[in-house]
Amino acid sequence: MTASPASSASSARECSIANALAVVGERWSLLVLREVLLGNVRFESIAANTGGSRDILSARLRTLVEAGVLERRLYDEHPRRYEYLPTEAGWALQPILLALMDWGDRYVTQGPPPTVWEHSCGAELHLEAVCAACGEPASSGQSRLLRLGGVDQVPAG
Amino acid sequence: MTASPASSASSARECSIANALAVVGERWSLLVLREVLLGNVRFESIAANTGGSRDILSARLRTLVEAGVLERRLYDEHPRRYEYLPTEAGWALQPILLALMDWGDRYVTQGPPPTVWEHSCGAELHLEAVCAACGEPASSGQSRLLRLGGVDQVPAG
DNA sequence: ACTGCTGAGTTGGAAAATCCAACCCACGAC
DNA sequence: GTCGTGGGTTGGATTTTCCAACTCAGCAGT
Repeated sequence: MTASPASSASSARECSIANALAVVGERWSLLVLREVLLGNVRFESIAANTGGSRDILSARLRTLVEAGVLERRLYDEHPRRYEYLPTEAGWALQPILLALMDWGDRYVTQGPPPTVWEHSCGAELHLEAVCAACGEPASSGQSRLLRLGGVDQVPAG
Repeated sequence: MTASPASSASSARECSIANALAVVGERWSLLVLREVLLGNVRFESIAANTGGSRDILSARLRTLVEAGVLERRLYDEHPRRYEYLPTEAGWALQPILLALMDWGDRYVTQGPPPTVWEHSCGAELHLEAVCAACGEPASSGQSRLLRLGGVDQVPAG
């Protein structure tokens, strides 16, 4: 937790990708999020389904709560037991996880996709990233950098 | 490179998110990708713009090349110099980076977004994840798990 | 010929994160 | 009273990461 990618050396870009990774970029963070978003909100099931060591999971859960991505809620008074619920920021990570899954299905996983979602329209869910304004796909070549690290970019050409 | 999140303990879920993270989930990997996709394909500019140590960047570049995400290309014979170009799999990570950026803008970065893209439609680019089949947003509650780790799920209710 | 500069790394040693198994504590059930 | 469960913590070994310094090769200037 000392030097995050975002806050390291001299002239690294100020960048929300790095800032996001400083919060959810550590090992196991996104796997913990996966479980929590699937509804496995208790320590035991998170440990079982991710396969991570209990100590680092404990640490990750703590940092994710501190970062406001999860909320730790007491669900049983007497043997004090807690569960970890996604906050709004936590739910907002779902598209990232689905996009990672899609990419993994396509370029890493051998054989058929191990996990399949059905969209409310009835089809198997595959993500597409579109421009929120016009709805057109935001694929490569369809976008241009306007400003980077607070510095406006000059159009090439 | 020994124990990736994907290949660890006993009963961890078989999952393309974990598989994807085994490839691009290490520290600095996605920041390297960011630079390469921005066109900074040479070691020096990757080091300068990410702020990562040269040794781990060197290691990351090697693993990303081995994973087929980048391609190492000789661009100068005599002082042997190489550059790192994204493969198709590398370009396919762009939506993930943009989604991370959006999330970071919204929930982590203080103040105005440091990086702004313009879509070909003229608007500032903000991503939306939609179902590839019907085009409707794939937000939470709009999808249902069909199969997980090779095991079909029973609909709740 | 000598000096410095650039690009692309490698090396060495310190510091931090991760791994793993084992342990702890509180409770409820048998 | 012993077992099992949930939710962790502790100790010690192993791996990564950090950082600065170094290398090596070619070119540019003087």
